[in-house]
Amino acid sequence: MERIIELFKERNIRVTPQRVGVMQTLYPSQEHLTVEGIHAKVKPQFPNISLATVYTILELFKEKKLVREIRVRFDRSLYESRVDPHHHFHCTQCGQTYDVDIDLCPTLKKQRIDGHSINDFHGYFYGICRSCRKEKQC
Amino acid sequence: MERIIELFKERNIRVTPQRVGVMQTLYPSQEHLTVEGIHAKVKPQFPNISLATVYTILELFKEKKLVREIRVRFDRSLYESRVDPHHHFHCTQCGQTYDVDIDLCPTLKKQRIDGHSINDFHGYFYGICRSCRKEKQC
DNA sequence: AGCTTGCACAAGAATCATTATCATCTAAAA
DNA sequence: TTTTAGATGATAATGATTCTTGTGCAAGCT
Ligand SMILES: [Mn+2]
Ligand SMILES: [Mn+2]
Ligand SMILES: [Zn+2]
Ligand SMILES: [Zn+2]
Repeated sequence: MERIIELFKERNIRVTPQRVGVMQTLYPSQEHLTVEGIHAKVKPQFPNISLATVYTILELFKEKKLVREIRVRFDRSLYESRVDPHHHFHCTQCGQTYDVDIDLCPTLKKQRIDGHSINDFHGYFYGICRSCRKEKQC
Repeated sequence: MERIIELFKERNIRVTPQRVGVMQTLYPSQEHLTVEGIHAKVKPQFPNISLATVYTILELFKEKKLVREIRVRFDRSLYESRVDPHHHFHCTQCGQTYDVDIDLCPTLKKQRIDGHSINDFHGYFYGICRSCRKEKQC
């Protein structure tokens, strides 16, 4: 709570209860949430909060580098508060998304590929997660 | 044309003019096209072809591994006929998408990461493409 | 304290990519 | 040629995301 207000002030984000509420659903957890999911999580605290407001707030947070939008799923975006570079694994069975903290070595160090200048790189892995694999073995 | 019919027969895909038309927009070029783009390209040959038909055909081709759907852009899918593993660079200035034929070495060889079993991996690079960079220098 | 101005928010409408429905048509097997 | 499962086109529906607008609050000024 204190930390969140601090983060806002550092970035000149006006502190409002809704913004704090949205940030609390993502920070400091490592969850990857849909907009619907975030909305559902703040609903108890703000019964009237609009879905459009959640979208607007997330857009602001994205610009201010407080959250990251990932598109590991084809159908909708996920949001997370981890903004340091890392990759993602998406289980095609249960739909769960996991962080992948691997250094995909040769590429990240380069600034250029085929003459294109790289600002960002994101690796998406797809497969069956460890939890789903365990269930199968029974 | 002959090659395309051959590809269809190999995979038990019923040969229809519309399917051949859609495949011709992607094969053997290396383009990355939106559904709208594919629809526009086949329109002259099939003035009545429905956008829904293009979606249906692409879905079939995807299942049969004739095309690949990529989601390097957040707003819509792109389709290509290159189905061998490779990655993509997306220019955030002009929106163009390029192939990236780099082996992201350590990860692809592994079958597992953190206990998850990997079936697929895709790297997305974002930045300014060589063509846009040239324009800036003037 | 009252006034002004600019955001922030909620509610709902609008947009736009993608899917689903369904009646009609057709490729290809017999 | 006949038959029939499957393909197509027209259209509606869905669902995520964005836009619009009226209201309300908050900080700065008089
Ligand atoms: Mn993550
Ligand atoms: Mn490609
Ligand atoms: Zn799983
Ligand atoms: Zn470019």
